[in-house]
Amino acid sequence: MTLTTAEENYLKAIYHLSDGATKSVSTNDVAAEMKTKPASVSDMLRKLGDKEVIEYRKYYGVNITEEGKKRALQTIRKHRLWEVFLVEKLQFAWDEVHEVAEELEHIQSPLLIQRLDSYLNFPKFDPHGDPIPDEYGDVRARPRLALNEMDIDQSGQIVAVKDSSAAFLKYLDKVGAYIGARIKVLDKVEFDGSMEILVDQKKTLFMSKDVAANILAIQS
Amino acid sequence: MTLTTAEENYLKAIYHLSDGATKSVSTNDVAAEMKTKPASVSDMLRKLGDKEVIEYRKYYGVNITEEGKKRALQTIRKHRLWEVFLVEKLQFAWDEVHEVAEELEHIQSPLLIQRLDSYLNFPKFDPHGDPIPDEYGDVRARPRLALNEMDIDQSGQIVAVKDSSAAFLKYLDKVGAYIGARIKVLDKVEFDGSMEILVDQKKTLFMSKDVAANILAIQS
DNA sequence: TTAGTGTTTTAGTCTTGGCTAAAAATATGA
DNA sequence: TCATATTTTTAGCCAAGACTAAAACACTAA
Ligand SMILES: [Mn+2]
Ligand SMILES: [Mn+2]
Ligand SMILES: [Mn+2]
Ligand SMILES: [Mn+2]
Repeated sequence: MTLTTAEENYLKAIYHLSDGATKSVSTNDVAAEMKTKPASVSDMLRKLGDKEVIEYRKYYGVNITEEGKKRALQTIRKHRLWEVFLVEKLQFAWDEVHEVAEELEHIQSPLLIQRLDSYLNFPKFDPHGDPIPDEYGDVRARPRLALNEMDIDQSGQIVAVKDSSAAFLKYLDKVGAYIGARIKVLDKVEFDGSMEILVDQKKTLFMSKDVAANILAIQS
Repeated sequence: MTLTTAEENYLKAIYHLSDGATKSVSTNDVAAEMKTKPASVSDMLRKLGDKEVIEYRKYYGVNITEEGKKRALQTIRKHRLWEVFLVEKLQFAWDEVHEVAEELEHIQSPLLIQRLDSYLNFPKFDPHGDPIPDEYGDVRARPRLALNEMDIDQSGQIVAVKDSSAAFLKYLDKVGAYIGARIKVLDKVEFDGSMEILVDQKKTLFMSKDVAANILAIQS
């Protein structure tokens, strides 16, 4: 059973909202994610249910099926491989790739993806540090580590925060640290564990050990 | 004014049928080319007329406008650049690229095409020997020469025939020479101008000067 | 000049993926 | 438990792009 572009986009959204097919997802959440109205979502859920990529019980939200998970991961795989291509080969910036990949991921050609994968040397992560599922849908999660666990001169990228309180996020915003920022450890003070971090190759930032422990990064 | 994928496909078909925007094109011809019904074409012609990419007079066929020609050439440019990418970078065979390029040509991103062009080193011809329009829609036609004008050891590709009589085509068919075949001149007999041609790197073919003079090729 | 023939358009229908407004079901809390 | 609030679905509508059947038009040949 083939999925349309719209169906693929919905399924991908449901997969993400379900935290990797673990929790069930509400109509309203899907509508918010897809920037459509709940009424449109109800319609689409019925179709996806008929195609057996989700399990749909009216009024009780949806759960993605095994088949649906497989399909979603294929689309995600294609999306991320294209992102790697755009950054590595076509010199796109980091934040310019998502929109285009959102279109490219729907091109139907198994051969194309197989060859692209090989051409890119079978990358395991996309430019945002997200793992690229293999052709069977298996994902290798990249270890994330807190900033205070990194050593001097190590580089990486901020991918998440442990403490996501408004106060903390506001602080990060103020000092110019954001999800996706490329960072490098310039110094670590033995005495109190405070750190000096280079952000985006231009801005130097001092932070306490407490702050550093709440910022998660991937190494590069 | 943006065009939908369907509109781009129609416009490209009309451009091709009109021999590069020179002659007018009938509803039936478009229907045949697009493998749809004339009724569907009438509908689409009205839309393309409204968008002023064609001039549409009911019952009298269409002529492509300057704007339409520009749009069609942009789509053709994208199609052919992707074909080059697939063959040169992803090792696609010659005859495997068209379908995929037919999808890729609709990806909307000027930056993407600009970067792809540069990445491929600004190719002037696609894998089928067809010229790639530049970003302003200018086309550099590749010189075609008759086989008997080629020298020993030169390689190329058959792109057309001068004599398109059934008899000649039947003959070509029988000996395994076809539009698109890759050829190499193995020998040329001084005495009568007859030639020995290697077809598709496997089949050797002898032909008279008369025959050779009626086959057009591009060099590679 | 007109009848016939083939081409093209129109009218009406379908599917997909949107929308709004209204109805129905579920959840909450007094 | 029951009234109200929230969520979700249904009903009805729209646009794009297909289709079939029927009507309108253009061209040709008598
Ligand atoms: Mn997408
Ligand atoms: Mn990504
Ligand atoms: Mn196309
Ligand atoms: Mn081509």
